[in-house]
Amino acid sequence: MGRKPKINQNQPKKNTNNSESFKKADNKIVAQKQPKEITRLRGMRDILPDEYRYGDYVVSVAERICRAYGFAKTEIPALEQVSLYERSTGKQTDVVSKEMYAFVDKDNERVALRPEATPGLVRSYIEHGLFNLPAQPVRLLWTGSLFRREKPQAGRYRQFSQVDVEMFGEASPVADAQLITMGYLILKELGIAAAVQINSIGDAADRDEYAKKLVEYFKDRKVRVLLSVDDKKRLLKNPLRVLDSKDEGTQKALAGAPQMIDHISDEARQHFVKVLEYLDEFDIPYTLNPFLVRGLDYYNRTVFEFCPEGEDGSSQGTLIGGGRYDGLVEFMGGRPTPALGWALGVDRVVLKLKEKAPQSAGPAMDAPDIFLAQLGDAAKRKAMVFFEELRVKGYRVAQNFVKDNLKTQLEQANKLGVKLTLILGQKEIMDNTILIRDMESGMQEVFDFAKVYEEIDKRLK
RNA sequence: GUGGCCAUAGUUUAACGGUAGAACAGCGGGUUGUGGUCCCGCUAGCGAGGGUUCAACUCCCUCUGGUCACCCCA
Repeated sequence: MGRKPKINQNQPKKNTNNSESFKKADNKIVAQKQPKEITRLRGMRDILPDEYRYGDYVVSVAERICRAYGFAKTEIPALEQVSLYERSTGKQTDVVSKEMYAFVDKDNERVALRPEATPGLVRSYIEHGLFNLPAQPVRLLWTGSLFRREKPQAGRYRQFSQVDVEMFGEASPVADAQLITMGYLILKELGIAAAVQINSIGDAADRDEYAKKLVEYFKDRKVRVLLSVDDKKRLLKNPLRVLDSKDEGTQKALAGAPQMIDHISDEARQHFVKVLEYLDEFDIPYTLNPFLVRGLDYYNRTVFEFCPEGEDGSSQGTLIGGGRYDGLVEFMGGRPTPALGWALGVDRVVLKLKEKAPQSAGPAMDAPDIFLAQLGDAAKRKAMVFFEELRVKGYRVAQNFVKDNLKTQLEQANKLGVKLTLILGQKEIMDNTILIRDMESGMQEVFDFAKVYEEIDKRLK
């Protein structure tokens, strides 16, 4: 919050305005540039260790569960051709048309920082012929940063992280249900109360047909007057988006509107019913939301969103969002390949995690059990060797060989919350012994150095 | 991108149109090779620029950043 310190390029701290001129070697007077503050760019942030552990924890839980379901970690470029996103995400979408960091590179190529992971993963799938992989369907797992030039807000940065899963080559509704299950399990393990909303938007043809019906419906003066200005625009640009409008008038107007579910093909409906059956089987609670549509062009059939309980989603509350995109691989130049996926917004999940469990045990720092303190040069040398030995044997040990006095070292040991502090000094070196101090009781005893492992094992139990 | 609210040490904050106060953190002490609790000291701040005024951290404007709603999305 608030101001962050600025890095002033000039040494004297107070005199910021010393834009003096100075003489160069050739005696020409050159105006010195105003010292510019170097700060973070808007919507960008540094994630410091204390904060980082939350995201780290979320990612580790998500990745572990995804791996268990057969997904394998993948990396893709942060920079791609602009046309990749224009074609897949959709040239008309806000993500591509307004929010993408796109520029012309030196070799005259239009490139963009990835605003989404799915297009890159689809491109990668096609480009490497992953449909030839022995293990089908192909299950890809990706974690990383994405870039969107939006107006920043809490849980919404211009560089943000997602965990993405994508499954290629599987048309069965089991796949839909499994993916939703994975999302459910991740949030559950993180202790976040979230509910999944689900809908089917049918196939591309159904959508077009339905969109026409919707436009038709709103031609009626009586319902049209209820629409907000925004929604009238939407009706022209992307009629389906009117469905999840937050506007009260629009919601009233929708009361008598044709339902999407009545306008999707029998196949798509069958598929949807199956998905729901499997979810029932897995005992995953869900809410049918006939107004759920998603903003990206490529979705078809099943779409879903996990929102924190008590929040009716659709805003920036969405924790996980995804769906099917059976047509995308072919549209992008690959073979016809059914596919689906979701994305988890790491920053938003972290926000919820901190809300629910500010100091939960999960995202704790790597807490050491032992602190190794040293006094005197000879002891330091021995301690350095000993420390490495402890590390290799798997003990979680902290140290500060840079500080020489014992007081400081014990202070640090205390702050780290270790159970034991081992103390090596001149005396101990001479006697070939070591001190073991129990940090809670403050009791300490001398032990034969040879017995140190035996003793710490006993005490760490 | 549109609109509202906000901006004080590293962090959380107090006050006032008249010299910015605290807590926590950090650093150093309370004699030597012993932490936590306690005591003392030190470091450190009005986001930037302009205006009004004898005087601005305080009032006004602009910018920057944050935040909330909309838009959009994870």
